[in-house]
Amino acid sequence: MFQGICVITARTARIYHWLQIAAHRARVVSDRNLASAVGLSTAQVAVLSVLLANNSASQVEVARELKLREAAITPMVARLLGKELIVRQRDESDRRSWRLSLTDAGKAVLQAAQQPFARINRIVDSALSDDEIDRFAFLLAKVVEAFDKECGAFEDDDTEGYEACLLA
Amino acid sequence: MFQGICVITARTARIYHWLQIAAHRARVVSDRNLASAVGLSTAQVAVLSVLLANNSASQVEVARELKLREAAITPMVARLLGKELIVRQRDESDRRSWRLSLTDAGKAVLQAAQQPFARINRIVDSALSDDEIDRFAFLLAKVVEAFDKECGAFEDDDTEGYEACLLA
DNA sequence: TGCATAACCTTAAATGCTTAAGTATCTTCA
DNA sequence: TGAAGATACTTAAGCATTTAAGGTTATGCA
Repeated sequence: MFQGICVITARTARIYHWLQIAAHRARVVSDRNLASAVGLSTAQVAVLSVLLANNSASQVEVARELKLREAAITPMVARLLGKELIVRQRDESDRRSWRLSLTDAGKAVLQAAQQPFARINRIVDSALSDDEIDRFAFLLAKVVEAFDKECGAFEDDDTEGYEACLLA
Repeated sequence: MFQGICVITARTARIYHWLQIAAHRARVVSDRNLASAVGLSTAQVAVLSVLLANNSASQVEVARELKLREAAITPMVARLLGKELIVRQRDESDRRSWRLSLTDAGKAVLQAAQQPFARINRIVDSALSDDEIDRFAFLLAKVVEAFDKECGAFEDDDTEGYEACLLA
């Protein structure tokens, strides 16, 4: 198979593959749980979580904490505004940027999202021992760091400022 | 922070978060490498890899091996047909399904993709020891299994039939 | 034989993300 | 002070993916 053109060890190959599969699975299951509980996606709830944690934030701040490009935030914000889970107003000290904050409905949604999140976490907790979870987190962080370093195109970082409760 | 509504341990929380970040990082770096080398996405090359490994395949088979929904394959196939990297013909023994196979250009692209893939794998290899890679793969598989079991909505499996060279 | 059911593919609508390029508003410093 | 550059956001185009629903073809069983 792959007559002679395969130079790569199967082991590392599997890493990329399984990393994608695991993340995809986790996201789909989380999305389904959240969709039925609160009618939102995991990504949307993640944005709400950032706003709860910071009280308010600009779009750049949200992007940095979720490690996304700013351009991804514009449509997210539009959707959350449409659902009236957040509000925004111009930052008077910098008229380029918006101050985003939660509405009461937004806070209520976050509350209601606790149960689905607990379920997701329970899946991980039941699959892995405490020790394995530690090691897993360590390995994931190492991989993230390696990719960040390799391709310097992720300017952001300063990761530890924000202590996400759930996933954001 | 999270005044009283946070019941979840920070540890498991971080797992979901880091899993998503790590997978996202890896995918973006891989996509960039492949885009500049062969003008394709990792997902597209993954489909080509499946066809190389199996000589030909139906869309369902591709979906199963990549653990995607069949509906995701239709537009992928359209793009690859458009680039003339694959061809398809009706399976005469089952007129519902297509037999997909690589063109010479498709095979050439896979060859040219070896170098970018080697680079991705080198990033992982340099970040993690052999032992850590083993453990990481083991933990990822455990997490995948846990999510599959929890939410039975991933019918597929029978994973070990296909030994992907790179990532598919 | 024929009908119900299942399997393969497609379509439609939605979401979420990327890059690349553009607009508007600061900031800096010569 | 005023132009060059940086920063915050938006827009456009494209890709990848999910559900949900539908068409066509096989299969199995009464």
